[in-house]
Amino acid sequence: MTERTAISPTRQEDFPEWYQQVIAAADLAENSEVRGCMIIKPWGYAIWERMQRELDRRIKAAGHQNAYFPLFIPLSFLEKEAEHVEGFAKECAVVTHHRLEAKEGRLVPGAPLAEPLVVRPTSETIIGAAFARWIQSYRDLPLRINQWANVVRWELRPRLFLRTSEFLWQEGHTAHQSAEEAEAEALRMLRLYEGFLREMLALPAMAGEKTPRERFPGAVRTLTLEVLVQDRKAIQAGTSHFLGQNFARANGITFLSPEGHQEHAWTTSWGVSTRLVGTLIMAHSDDNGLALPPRVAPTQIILLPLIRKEEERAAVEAACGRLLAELSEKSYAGEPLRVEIDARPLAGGAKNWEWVKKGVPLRVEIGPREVAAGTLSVSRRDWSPRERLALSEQQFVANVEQTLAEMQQGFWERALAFQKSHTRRIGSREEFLEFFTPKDSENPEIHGGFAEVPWAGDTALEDKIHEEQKVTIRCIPLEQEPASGTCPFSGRPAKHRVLFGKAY
RNA sequence: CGGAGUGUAGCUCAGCCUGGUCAGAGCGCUUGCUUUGGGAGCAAGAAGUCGCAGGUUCGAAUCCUGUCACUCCGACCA
Repeated sequence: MTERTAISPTRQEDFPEWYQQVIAAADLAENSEVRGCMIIKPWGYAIWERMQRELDRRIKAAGHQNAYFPLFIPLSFLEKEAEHVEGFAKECAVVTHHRLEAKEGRLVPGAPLAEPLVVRPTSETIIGAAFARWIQSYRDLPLRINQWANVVRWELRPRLFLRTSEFLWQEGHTAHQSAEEAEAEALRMLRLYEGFLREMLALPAMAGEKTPRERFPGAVRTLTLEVLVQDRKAIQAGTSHFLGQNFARANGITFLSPEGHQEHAWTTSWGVSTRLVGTLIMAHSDDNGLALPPRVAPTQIILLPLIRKEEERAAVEAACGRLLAELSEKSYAGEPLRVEIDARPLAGGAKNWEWVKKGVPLRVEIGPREVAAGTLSVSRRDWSPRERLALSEQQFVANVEQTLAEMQQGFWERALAFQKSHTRRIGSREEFLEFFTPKDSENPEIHGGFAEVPWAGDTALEDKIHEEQKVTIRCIPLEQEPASGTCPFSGRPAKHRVLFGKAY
């Protein structure tokens, strides 16, 4: 039997279209009049705020302070670091004028700027310039700064949340006395992200290092968290860079060491963006719309009063009000429960489906029947939308924390099982080819995943594989067994295992 | 930047080939009644400079020229 799904097409039928439909159905975001720039709607923004709030707490607990740097970066700043220029030049938005003047009924840019300003694609250079002023001595180190900001990278092919010309993010920047300390910091922040993804978003990630081909422009090492989503493509969910002394040299960040030597500081940078919202959608949602792990859900429990006749109203509303009050006393994961009543005069079915599509973990229906029986009809987002459990108010309230914890755990386990079942060890070219080739080339089915391959190749070989197979090395996992086996592409003894995959 | 396509109501689109009862449909919206416990029904209603600018014509959503915008595929993308 095929049940009608709330989202059409389904994931199997057309994943990219499904993704867009989930966003529309859950009312998360929409395209704006400005190409490539999205409008994040209240429900989508609330999810981002949930992430932001928790991440902000963790970053501060790790010893970083928030600050804010300018949106505009002098062109000359960007020119300071050669690789950095090369990496970002093509996607920069540039402000060349100030002042608008009326001409023939139109507004035209008036006064040219002496030096064009680049809208920040990232802030290494302008923060570096500030660091250079702030840091005098080894006593000023380490310096740990974070900022929440928007950045602009002029994208040619935007997709809501995944790749937009403007997006929101957090970027951390630190400076240290030694290479070891800076490297440790980069790794520490990657692990912080990893824990955040695991505990809040129920997303298992492969932690690893980028190959030179995929490295951040100007970085010595780039660390990444790669998440496999339901179409078995990999998405970079967080990144952390050890920048060596490259940006310190470019920006003149020096300090006087205890021995009295003038030295360049060692810096790091790291960030996660609104792309996490897209990752969350693609990892957890189903053919009935968005599905939110309880810890990121802006509303965890929605109460749905069912009122057919006016004379029923008082009793139903009283029951809802009482339940709301009781639940508001409770907490989950150290925070008060987030509960709402949807009192809009809509038909019960329509209202119920709306919250299914929005991904709210628990739905509680209360009508005259429940009032009479002294029960609640409870539905879970991780069950079929039509399933309901009749529970007494007491039972529900007493167990609600545990229920949410179970659901959170369930999201994690499902995602982890998915990642594991689509990660394959591969030892030969043939196997590799088979893994990344759909059975039906006319109408390719969802295929592939992470291919774990012994590797001894270089960038040129990686380029070649990318050209032929459209797959790239997503990362060199940090968790490695001692090198063994032969690289199937170069025939040489492997240096390590790498993960290949299709990338977002 | 290359290839293809699309601009008509808030949204999705039909109409264009063959110019003239072509200003249309569905969804959504408003109002009323009936329904509400499984994504309601009926009735009435509001809503469009047919992307924009020229041209051809008695007459243009429709044909011609130009222009702008967007979408998809490629290239590009920490």
